[in-house]
Amino acid sequence: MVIDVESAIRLQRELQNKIIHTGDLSSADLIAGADTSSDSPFLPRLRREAVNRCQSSAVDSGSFNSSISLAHRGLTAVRMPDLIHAAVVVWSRSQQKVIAQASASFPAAFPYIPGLLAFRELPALLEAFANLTVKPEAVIVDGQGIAHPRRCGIACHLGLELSLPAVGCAKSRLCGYYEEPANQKGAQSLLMQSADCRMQNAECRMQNEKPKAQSLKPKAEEIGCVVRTRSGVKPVFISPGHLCDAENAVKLVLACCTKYRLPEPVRAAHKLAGEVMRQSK
DNA sequence: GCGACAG
DNA sequence: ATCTTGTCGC
Repeated sequence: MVIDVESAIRLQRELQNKIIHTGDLSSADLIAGADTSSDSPFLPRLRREAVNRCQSSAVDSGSFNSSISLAHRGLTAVRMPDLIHAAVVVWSRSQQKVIAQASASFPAAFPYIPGLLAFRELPALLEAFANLTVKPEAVIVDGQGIAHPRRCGIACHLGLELSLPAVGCAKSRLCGYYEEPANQKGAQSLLMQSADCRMQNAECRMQNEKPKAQSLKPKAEEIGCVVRTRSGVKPVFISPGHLCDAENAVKLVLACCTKYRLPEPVRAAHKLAGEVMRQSK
């Protein structure tokens, strides 16, 4: 079942309308953390061929992407999908520890394209969740929620698929702008949607109205929060995925942060994903 | 046309 | 994401 980029984008525009933007997570105790790691088992050979036949050594990382690059160079390359290793843990806030975990490995059916991450990682993640024996009350995903060009990041996809409250906690920005939060733990600032004049004018054109003078001072949309989860470290980008609002999303993440930048459930999932990948070799 | 661009 | 040890700084 292959999905093309246009269909993927269309699907996100539809899914975006199904997101529920409210929900209280303060009493949720069992918090799932979800993350993946990926493997390009055959990249070394492909890279070697590329280097031998071309002068350039710049080949995209990821075997799917490498195949595309090689094709552009007129090389014969069989597409060797990356392996996506998904990991899910269930972290108990009251017990301050992982009480369950599961994983799954899937060949990637989609390349990494900014904005379309879910189509690459979701199948493996869903399989990992299916292997879970404990049902979490909410999930934190390593990626964006509505802080996404179409307000439909991977946390939204996952929350909708699982019908569970979902929060996106990304290590870097996908879109939007913000002011650097103060250097102390707990400091935060709003992540606003990009609302430059060109975009405003484009929206006006689509609505058959001429750009107003007001569009020079566009109304910005809040799409997430930039939060310092630990003093002196890079902030994380938190946004609701499903069944919660921004404040609950931030509160949940902070409640799951101990002495590290990333919330414990995500750290544990990241660690597990790495272990699964190592064992697959 | 150019730069940006979760993992 | 991934290739990777020590090292500079709070």
